This record gives sequence, structure tokens and C-alpha cells, in this order.
Amino acid sequence: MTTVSTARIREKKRRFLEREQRIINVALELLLRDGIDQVTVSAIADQVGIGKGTVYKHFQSKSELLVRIVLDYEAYIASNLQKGIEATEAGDPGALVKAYFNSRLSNPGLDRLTQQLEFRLEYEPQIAAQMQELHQMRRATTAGLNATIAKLIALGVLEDVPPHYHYLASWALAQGAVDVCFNKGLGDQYDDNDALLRFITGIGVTMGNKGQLRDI
Amino acid sequence: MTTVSTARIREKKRRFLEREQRIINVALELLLRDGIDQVTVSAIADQVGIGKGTVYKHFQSKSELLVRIVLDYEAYIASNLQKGIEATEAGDPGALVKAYFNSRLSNPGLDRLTQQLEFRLEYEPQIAAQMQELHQMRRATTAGLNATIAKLIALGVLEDVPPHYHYLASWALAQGAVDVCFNKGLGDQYDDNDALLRFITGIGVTMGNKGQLRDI
Amino acid sequence: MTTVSTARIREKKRRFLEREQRIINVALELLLRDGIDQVTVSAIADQVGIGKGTVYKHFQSKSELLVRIVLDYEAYIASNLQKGIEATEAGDPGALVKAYFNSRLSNPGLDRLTQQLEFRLEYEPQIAAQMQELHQMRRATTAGLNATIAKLIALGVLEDVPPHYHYLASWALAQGAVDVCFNKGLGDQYDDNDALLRFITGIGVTMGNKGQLRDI
Amino acid sequence: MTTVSTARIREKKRRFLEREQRIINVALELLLRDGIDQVTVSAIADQVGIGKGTVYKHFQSKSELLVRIVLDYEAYIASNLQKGIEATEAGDPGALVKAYFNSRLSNPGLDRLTQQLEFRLEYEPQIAAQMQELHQMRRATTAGLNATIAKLIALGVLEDVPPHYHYLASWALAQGAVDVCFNKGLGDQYDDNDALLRFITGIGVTMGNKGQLRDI
DNA sequence: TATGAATGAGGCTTCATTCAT
DNA sequence: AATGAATGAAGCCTCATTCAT
Repeated sequence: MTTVSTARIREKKRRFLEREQRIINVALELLLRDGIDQVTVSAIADQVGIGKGTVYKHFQSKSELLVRIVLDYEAYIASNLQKGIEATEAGDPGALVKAYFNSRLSNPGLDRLTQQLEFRLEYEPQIAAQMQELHQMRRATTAGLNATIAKLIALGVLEDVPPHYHYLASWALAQGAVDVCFNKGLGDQYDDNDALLRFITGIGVTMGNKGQLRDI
Repeated sequence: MTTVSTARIREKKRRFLEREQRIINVALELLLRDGIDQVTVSAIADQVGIGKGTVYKHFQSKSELLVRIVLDYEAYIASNLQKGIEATEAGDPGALVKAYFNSRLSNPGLDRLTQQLEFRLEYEPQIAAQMQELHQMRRATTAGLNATIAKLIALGVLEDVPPHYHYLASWALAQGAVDVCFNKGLGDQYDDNDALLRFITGIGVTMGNKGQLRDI
Repeated sequence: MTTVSTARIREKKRRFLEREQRIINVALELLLRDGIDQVTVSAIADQVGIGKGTVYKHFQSKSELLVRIVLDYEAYIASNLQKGIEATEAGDPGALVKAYFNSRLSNPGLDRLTQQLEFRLEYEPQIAAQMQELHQMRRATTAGLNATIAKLIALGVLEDVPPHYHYLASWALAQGAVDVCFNKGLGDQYDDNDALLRFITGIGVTMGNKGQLRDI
Repeated sequence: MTTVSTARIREKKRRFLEREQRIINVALELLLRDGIDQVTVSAIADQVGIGKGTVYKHFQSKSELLVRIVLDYEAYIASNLQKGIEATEAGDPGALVKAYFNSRLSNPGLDRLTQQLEFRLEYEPQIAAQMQELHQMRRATTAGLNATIAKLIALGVLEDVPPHYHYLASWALAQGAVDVCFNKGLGDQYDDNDALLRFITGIGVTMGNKGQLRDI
């Protein structure tokens, strides 16, 4: 008896989470397709095939759904970065940057969307806690980066500047690369975005390496 | 008589344009201070000290006012770039990039704001014409860049990749540098943003220079 | 066999009624604690430790649960009044009014709550029947009061006005006394509410007595 | 010129206030006719013959409109009370109570409505300021009452109990009298409500007079 | 039998835009 | 020409009630 009901509860939970993921996926899809301002809770619910109210069983507010997308993406980036850190520690100095660029540039549209979402949600009071969580994740990640980069500096691989200069420069370049892809009238004049992104990644991998920098 | 009335008409026009500029300036100020979502047409009119309706004598829609800010900024960047091109042609190969980075990073908040505005206005149908104009400006600028960069490549200063790789990489880095400054939980962990921006500018100036790039 | 199953059915019924009472008690508790507008069916079910659906096995609608609280309270008041009637008939002319005031003012919060509930439920079509029942109870009670008061009038204890004047005046004073306790900015300026209620009860007991009234 | 535009502005203001009053009146009408829960901002706007948005030009929120009704009524009562105080000071000891009862009982439906509104708006955070204002009005009124009653006590007209006992008892009786009128199954069994209200007013005028109270 | 996820009508509110004065 | 009151579409969110498990 107990086993049966436990199994049932689990099954229910599984379905619940499945649907939650479905909502997130659909929201993401619509956000990417139609733009942030065009996506309403109604539209998401319709597309998922559920009622508006159901969305609110999973998320206390629209903002909470959106911030979830941001958090999920941040976690994805952080895990890729962690792998890069490990590979770097294992002896491949360029692995870290490559991992980072590859994970951010592999889906530029998503990357850009999360940036936009984060910007808009920054001061939403309902989700202050989740924003804290986001920042906490970032601090954890950057702490790891700082440590690894400090080692590379000690090894003479990277320029001896504050470690965060290196990863913030990488962050910046990756961020900007993403924007290039979507800036109408800029990157869209050409159709070899992939080659461009490889070029930029190359810069990312090289920049800050010992002997690369000159005075301004 | 005719001269008098012409003078009067001119005076009127001048005042009209003066007020238009004031509306733009106030809008910019409020956008920077309060955030895009908080700025209403009402708030702008109030701050300027005119009626809401008057704003619509100058701009057919709110979007048109906002896109004007984007266009003005783009023109400002383009003019700086033009000066950089001229300096480069006059013999200083690094002038171009320096001019570019300096103009974009000298007021990161404004730079970021225009990016955000552009993103939001992208598909606003009312201002399709202005967006075309924006893209046209960009094409003109990039044409100039392409020519100058091609020369630098021919001179062996820059890597021999498609010219737009170079300026898009610069664009990306500058863009990303701006974002770093404003990303909560990232750049705001440190308070030496200026030094960081100088570091990144250094990278910008160096990157793509002959002999800097390695294979990925 | 039959006996056994009868016993079982009875046991079931007992438990069912027990749970019903618990729902009512919890609802009452929450209504008093949080205010009418804050109490949802969900909150009640949660606090009882049952599912929302189960509440609807006991009550066809939320209104039906609420009106039940009103009816229970009315029955409680009616029974106290009945005791007062009996004591009065047994020779204590003031017993009736005292019983009434004491029963209403002993828990002013509850008294007020039921008033509020009744007001809100007045035209709820789903519970027209229960409202009829409430009114029927009142008519039965007032019939008893009318009879007793008529006797007191005949005895010369009370002023010779229509009997219902007397009990409606009492009802009014008690009702108002309750409201005084809860009116922000009125009764809450002072903290000797109990003494005040005793004072008012004194008035209630006296008013309408022969020789007390003057012309307006 | 200036005179003309001043006149125009005044005319505009007048119309604006006129409309505001119209909204209040219509809201009141609907509240009395349909019950608090049935009155939506939409319904009010429709009935006034204006758009929903226009209501929000006059009131920041629905609560603000409702609290306005409460405040207006309180001011009306306070002014009547003031007249009563003056008449009492001028030598008519009963004038105060009569004025009070007459003003509250002359439109019991309105009196009851404002009670209900006040109860519901008590903890609405948006109108905390207005509720403070309401309480402030009450304190001012009760201060005046206290002073006048103290004199009547000193004159030996009223029982020597804390002055607020007297006016709170009056408040209570009036409040309760109002409720009697609207309690289904209670006051509505009879149709001589006016006579009843006169009877209760008589009690109000007499109660607390020297020599009227007995021990409980 | 008990559950609680799902529903969706309906409420409040905002703000870009219009147009009579 | 300038105004700002009026508009109303559209968005977010709540919660009583239902019904499949």
C-alpha cells in the first residue's frame, strides 16, 4: 500500500516537474521567437495548452518564470566553466577560455535573451531572492576563476594583472560577440557568423597572454 | 514684410528645434536615471515643462522619440570613428581603434542605454524607416572601416582576415566592456572599473594585430 | 453482520461530522485571525490538514461553509435568549436582557464576524435556503421575545410600546457596542473596553423600563 | 488675456471637480443598490458614462474612491455633531444627542455602507494616509464631545462616568439602530421603522442621564 | 473516498495616443 | 499652437470550483 502510494506521489511529482519544464521551454521559445515584450503569460499558457492559472501553480509571478530561465542558463554556463577549470588545472591552459567562449557562443540568441531578461528583472522586488541567488552563483564561479587564473599568472602564462581583468575581458568579448550577431545593420551584413565567432574566440584565447599587451 | 515674416518663421523654427532637443535631452536623462520601463511620455513632458500633446507635435510616437536618441548616439560614434579613420590614414595605425573604444567607453551608461533601446525598438513597425536609417548609417560607417582596415592589412599591420572581422571584434569587445560595467554581480564586485576599461581597451588596440593570433 | 456494518456506518458518520466541525472551527479561527477577505478555501483546507476537494464533500460551496458559522452563532444566541426567557418567566424581569447582552458581548469579535458574514452572504443565491433558515430562526426567537415582553409590559415593568421596540433596541445597543470595540479611531482610544461594555449593558438593562423614557 | 485664461482654467477645474463628484455619487448609488462586492471600477465608469481610465485621473485606486465616500460621510456627521455641540453649549442639553442620532439615522443605508467600507479598507496599505485622516477627524470630534459632556456631567445632567462612555454608548446605539434596519429577518418583520428609530432615539437621548442607571 | 492540479472568468491598473478647447 | 483630460486595449494575477486519479 505505502509503496503504491509513494510511487503514485512520485509519478505525480514527476509530471508536475515535467510540465514545469515544459512551461519554461515554451516560454523560452516564445521569448526567442517573438521578443520579450510580446510574450504574455496568456500566450505561454496557450502555447503550452494549459490555463493561465496553471502557470501560477508553478511560478508565483511572471517574473519568477523569467528569472528561472536566467538562473538555468547561468547554471549551464557555470558548469561549463567548471569543466574548463578542471581541464586547465589538468594542464591545458587554454581550455578555460575555450570552454567559456564555446558555451556562450554556441547559442548566442539564448545568451542574449538571458542578458536582456536579467537587465529587466534587476529591480523587480518580487524576485529579489532569486537575483541574490544569481549573484551568489556568479561569485562562486568568479572565485574559482580567480584561483585558476592566479595560477596561470604565476606560471607566466597570463599577464600579471588582477585576475578578474582576465575573466572580465573574456566575459566582455563573449558578451559583445553575442551582440554582434544580433545587431541589425552590423553583423547581419555578412553571413559567415560562425567563422567570425571562431575568429573572436581566437582573440579571446590569446588576449591577456604574456607578451600580448602593449601600452595604449 | 516678407523678410520680416521670414525672420519670424526662422525664429519660430529655431525655437521649435530647441524645444525638440530639450525633449530629447530630458528623455535621455530620465532613461538613464530611472530605467527604460519607468519613463513615460507624461514624465518626460512634465520634466520638460510642456504638455503631453506637445511631445506629439515633435514625434509621431514615443518610439520615434526613443529611436532618435539611438540615431543621435550612432551619429556621434560614427563621427568619432571618422576622425579615427582620418588619423589612421594620416599614419597612426592605432588611432582608429583607440578612437572607437574611447568614444564608446567614455560614457558606458549611455552606450548601454542605446543598445537596450535599439533592442526594444527593433521590430516596432512605426519606426521601420528610422531603423533603416540607422542601418544605413552603420553600413556607411562600416564601408569606411572596411576600406581603412583593408589598407592596414595590405600594410601588414593587421592579420589578413576579412576586414569586418577586425571591426566586429572591436565592436564586440567594446560592447561587452560596457556590459561588464553594469552587470550586477559581475563587474560590481570590484571598484576599479576605469583601470579595467583601460586594460580592455589595450586588448582592443592589440587584438588582430599581425602576429597576435594563434590557432584555436 | 448487519449490526456490525451499521456500527461501522455510524462510526464513519461520526468521523465525518467530526471533521466537518473541525473545518468550521478552523474556518472561524482563520476568519477571526486574518479577516474575511484573506481566508481562502485553500487556507482552510491546509490548516485542517485535508485537501481542498474534501471541503467540498462537506459544503457545496464556500458560502455554505460561511453561512454555517452564522447559523451556529445564531443558534447559540437563540439558546441563551431562551434561557433568559425562562428566567424572566420564572420571575426575574431583567434576566432576559442580561442574558442577551452577556451572550453577545462576551465574544465581540465573533459577534462582529457573524454580522459581517451575514452582510456579505445576504444575496448569495447559492445559500438562499440557509438564509431563509436563519430568518426563520430569528422569527421563532422574536416570537418568544414578543410574548415575554408583552407580559412585562402588562406587568408594568416595561413601557407600553410595541414589544419589538424593546428587543430591537436591545439588539441595536448590543450590536453597536460590539462595533465600538472594533472601530479603529473610536473605541481604541481607550483601553477600558470591559468597563465600557458593562456600562452599556447597564443601559441595555434599564432602557425601556417604565418611567425611563421622555419625549424626544 | 490673463483674465480669460484664468477663467478658463477655473472653468476646467470646476468641471473636473464636478465630474469627480459625479463619480463619487454614482459609486455610492451602485454600492447602495448592488452591494459592495458587485461594484467594479468598470461598472462605475460605465454608469457615469466615462472610460475606466478616467476614474484613475481622479482617484489613484479603487480604494481611494471608496475611502473618499467614508471620509465625506464622516465629515458630514462631524459637522452635524458640531452644530449639536453648539446648541448644547447654548443651553439645550439634549441637542447634542438628538443631532447625532438624527444625522446617523436619517439615512441608515448610507450609514451602514460607510461602516462596511471602513471595515474593508482598514488595512488597505494604499490608503493608510486617508485612514489616518479619518481617525484624526474622529479624534477631533471626540475631543469636542468629551469637553461638552464633561460640562454636562459637571452640571449634573449626565451620570458621572468617563465622558467617552456617554458618546460611545450613543455611537453604539445609533450604529446598532442602523443595523437593525437592514438585518434581514429582524427589523424587516415590521414596517414602522421610522417609529422604531424614534423610539431608539428617545432612548439615546435619555440614557446616561442622571438617575437613569441602575446596577447590573 | 480524498485529493490537489487545473481551470478561466473577471478584477484592477497602466499608459500611449487622441482631440476638443 | 499648446494642452491635458479622456480613452480603452491589454496585461497580470486570484481563487472558487471541478474532476480525473
